[in-house]
Amino acid sequence: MTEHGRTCWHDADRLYRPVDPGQSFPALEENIQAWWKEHGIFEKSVELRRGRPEWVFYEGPPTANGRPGAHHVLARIFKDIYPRFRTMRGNFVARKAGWDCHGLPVELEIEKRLGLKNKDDIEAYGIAEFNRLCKESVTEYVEDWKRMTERIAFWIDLDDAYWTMNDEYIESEWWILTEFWKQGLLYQDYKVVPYCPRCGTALSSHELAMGYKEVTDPSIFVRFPLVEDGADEVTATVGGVATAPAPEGSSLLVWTTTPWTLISNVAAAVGPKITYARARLGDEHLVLAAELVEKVLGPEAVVEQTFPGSELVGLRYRPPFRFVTPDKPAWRVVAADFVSTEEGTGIVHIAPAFGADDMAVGRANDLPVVMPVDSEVKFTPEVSDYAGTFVKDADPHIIRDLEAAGLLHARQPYSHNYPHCWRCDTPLIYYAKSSWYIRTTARKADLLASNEEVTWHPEHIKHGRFGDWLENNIDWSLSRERYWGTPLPVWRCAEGHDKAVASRAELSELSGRDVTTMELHRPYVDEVTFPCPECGSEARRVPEVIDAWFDSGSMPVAQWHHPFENQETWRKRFPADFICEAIDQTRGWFYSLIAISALLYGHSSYRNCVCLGHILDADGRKMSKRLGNIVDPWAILDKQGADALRWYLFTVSSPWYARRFSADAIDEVIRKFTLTLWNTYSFYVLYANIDGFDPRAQSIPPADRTLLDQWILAELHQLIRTVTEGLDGYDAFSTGRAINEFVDELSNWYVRRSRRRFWKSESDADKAAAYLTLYECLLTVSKLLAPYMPFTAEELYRNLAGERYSDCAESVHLCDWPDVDTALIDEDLSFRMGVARTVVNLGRAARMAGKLKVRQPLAAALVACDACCRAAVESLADVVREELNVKAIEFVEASGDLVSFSVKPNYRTLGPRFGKAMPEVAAAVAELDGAVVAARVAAGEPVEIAVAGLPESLAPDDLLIETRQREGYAVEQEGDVAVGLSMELSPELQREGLARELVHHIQNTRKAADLRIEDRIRLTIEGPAEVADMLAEFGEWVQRETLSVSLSVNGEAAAGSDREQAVVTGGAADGDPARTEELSVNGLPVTVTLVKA
RNA sequence: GGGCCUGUAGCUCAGUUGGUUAGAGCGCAUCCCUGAUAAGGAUGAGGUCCGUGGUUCGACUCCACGCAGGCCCA
Repeated sequence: MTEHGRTCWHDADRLYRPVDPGQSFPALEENIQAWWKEHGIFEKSVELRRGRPEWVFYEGPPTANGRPGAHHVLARIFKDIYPRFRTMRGNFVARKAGWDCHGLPVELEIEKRLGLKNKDDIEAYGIAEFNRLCKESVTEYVEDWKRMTERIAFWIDLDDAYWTMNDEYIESEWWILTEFWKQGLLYQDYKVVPYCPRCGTALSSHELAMGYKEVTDPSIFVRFPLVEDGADEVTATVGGVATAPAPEGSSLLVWTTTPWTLISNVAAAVGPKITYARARLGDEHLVLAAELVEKVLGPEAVVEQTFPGSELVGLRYRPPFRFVTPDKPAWRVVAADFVSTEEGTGIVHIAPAFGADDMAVGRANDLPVVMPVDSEVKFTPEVSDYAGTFVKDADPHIIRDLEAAGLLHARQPYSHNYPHCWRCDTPLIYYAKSSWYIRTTARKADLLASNEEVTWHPEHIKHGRFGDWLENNIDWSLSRERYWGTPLPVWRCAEGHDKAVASRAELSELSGRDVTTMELHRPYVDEVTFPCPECGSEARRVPEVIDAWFDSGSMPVAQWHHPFENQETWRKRFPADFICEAIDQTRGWFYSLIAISALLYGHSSYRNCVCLGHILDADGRKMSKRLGNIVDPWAILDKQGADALRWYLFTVSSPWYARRFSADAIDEVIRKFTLTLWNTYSFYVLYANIDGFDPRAQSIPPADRTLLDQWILAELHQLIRTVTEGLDGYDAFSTGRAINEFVDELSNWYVRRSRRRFWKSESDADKAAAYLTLYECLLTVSKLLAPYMPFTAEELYRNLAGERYSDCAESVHLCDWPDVDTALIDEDLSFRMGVARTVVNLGRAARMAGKLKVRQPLAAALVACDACCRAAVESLADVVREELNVKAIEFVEASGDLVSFSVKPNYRTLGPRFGKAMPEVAAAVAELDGAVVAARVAAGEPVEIAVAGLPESLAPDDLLIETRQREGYAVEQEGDVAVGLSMELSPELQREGLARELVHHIQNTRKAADLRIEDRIRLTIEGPAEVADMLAEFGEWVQRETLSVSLSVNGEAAAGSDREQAVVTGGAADGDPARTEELSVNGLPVTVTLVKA
């Protein structure tokens, strides 16, 4: 025994580090971060599993030319949690980082910085220096990214990152492209792009979106006279403007907002399913969509005939202009699905060089491409009448000439949203440019098959967004006429022979100079030439660089410099088990990865893809640099901490959907989860230190512990199972919520219910069982929590085990994932505890309703419920009794005084049986006597009713019994359980209530006197006779509860107190602090004085 | 304009194969508890489950068409 009457478990060396209930979490995290670094914990966690089965993670490379925002944190923590989990499960999970380096955004930033306006400026400035600056800017924010990555504990090897701009990386891409080239998958063709005539450059879709403006353009309705089959009139005349149609013929009526493109017209498109009409207006016949006749031609027009668009297909017409001789048959009607009748005439003029739809129609119908426009978007000399004129400036002349030729039916100004150059505000022109493509459409079956190999999270992406995208696959537009990118490795000679080069070695061999150490960027590669292997004339590299998406999609191969190096590593790390990005990557990285690997190997490069929704700002808008609504992660990391941010993002809502971000909600996370866990942990440490408890010194099998212990252990192991299975299925969300729920149960039920076991004086087996149980729960939770909240988990683990035991891993992240002990899972016990908690909640509510203080003991709680629940409550009667502070629990019969019953039909079972007669059944059931039915149902007997005059028998399952409270009782009910409290207070109960009230006040006084929990006191009480009487009976109990070594009541030493010490009343001895409080206890004036013993 | 996703309490979000009285947290109001205490608990108010049709005995749930937002594409 110690001087304080505690069994000695004490061993000063075994004390836990004290836990600060007001711990600053960001500070804690910084400390742990430093400790990890110092001890190389991340590296150890990876190395520990070397040789074990690999679980492969691919990092989708971020672009580091901007500061990371809170939305970047989202993807990075999801990329972190599953590799951590797999590592703890025993897999070797290498974490190679990556950086995306190339692309137009990088160039634009440098252009802006240098004040360059267009490509001519860049070339005048010098490509070498320009690219050098691009390269520099790529690394500009890498430090910021590293800092953020480390701070949020995204464990990835940043020192071994792949960089898409490295020569080795580029060389691997050259190899891939040459493989495609060999398969005939790489080709050059025309593509229509938005083009700024002033800047002389095409714009990306991103830039396009920045410059839409409402403008008014001239729109015109033009006649295309139809010609008879066999007439050679169509091609007979070359050059100049056509003539008006013969009066007896019909004309297609065509509408356009870009008159200048009529010069290049080669076809007219109709919707095959749209109904067209031949309408007479005056003495001319016009063909257009039937439903637009009145709108376009006015009420005087007479419809002569209607027919589907498909009947028009193949008809030939006389084109409005014939400056250029097409190299293929032209000027006929073709079918196109995009034709609509929302505006215009339902007949669309087709100029493949000047519209994406037009180009597609042209390809589908083998139409010629007429391109009489130069790079400054002026008409070429062929177009004699308008040669040298900027196309848009030619519009008025063209309209005038059409009118003169009798081809113009009408004109009207047209307002629409039209893209403008975001830099110089010039209206953009859609313009066919030559471009390189990968023929992905040729391998569509492989793409679709590869998609089948992927498990998508969420599932709908597979055959939804992503599957649809693959189904509607178009060839990959690969080339960019830019500077800062992977150079397309194709060399072309004057004869037009192309040669793809797969490596630096091959290029050295071809060129006869050693280029193996040359930087594989422009302008250096452009300077390398070689004699064409076919004809011997000089071959020069084509000017294009490639799409940066090809860079990132090549990473499964290029990150290893495969096939030039690391063959074995590549083989082991292909494909990835897991990748993760936000949903906008379906057309980005997810696609480029699968496209490249499907074409290369016929397989997907990833097996599981977690596809996250975006984080939106408080107004539901996407976070973007442009909107300026990016949340700075540091504001949160410095104030609330990384774990809180992580937990919030994992558990706030389903990660697949777009979610609004709120810093306030993170405070809630800290309050509801972090602090609850922290308090529980600090509770354990506080008491275990007082008792010097060492879990290693005790061994009590769960079967020998209390029911409450067994219950929380059952919940714990159920939790391990839930979390393990959930994380196996990439569900961090519901598993996180399950942990949250467990911690809440641990804190607000297990610890609360067990509190007395911890702070009682005797160190017996019961106390040890409580300590052991709580210890096991906390230690296991620290492991389950490690992938979610790596810092907090580490702190718990290290104090509870890592720092104490040499046979424990030093870090939680080096631990094995906990195993489920199915023997400890006890669903029956879980159910029973659930019932007991329901009864307790109802009882508490009843107390509230009856205005009875919880400290006032009551004679009995009456519980009305079925046999099953009754057994549950009986088995946990101690818990329920104590929690409700009642002397006894009594059960009442179903027909008892506590409740009445109402009966409802079970729609789920009866609906299918009775169908339309259900309302009648419900009415019949409502007529039944509740008490009688309840008794029969409880006895498992059927109940008879009449439906449509026929007798029907209802099984107990077919009926739902509800209890209703009866007047005059403090009763609460939920479902089929009701609890009533007896409200009569005997003098004994009143005295006990008074005793508990007094203890409550003394405890508050102790606390006010700043006494430690384990401090002993001498207690002096003065008060009326009721108090003295009560103390005669409860004095010893009061002393025990308040750790009083002596008790003096109204000047008399109480029985059981140390007489010598008790003589000292109302004052301090030996300078010990004394505290005197005048209290009102249950309305009685009581003076309490306590002195530290 | 097309495809996919989302729309549930003031806010952030759950809601299993269609089934009875739609839930949680926060916030608000009232109250309780108190040696885990800058915590904890209870109760209450608060819902046209985006709208309109349809299928069904029965729809937040399934279908169609709208509306709004997000993403991607045109």
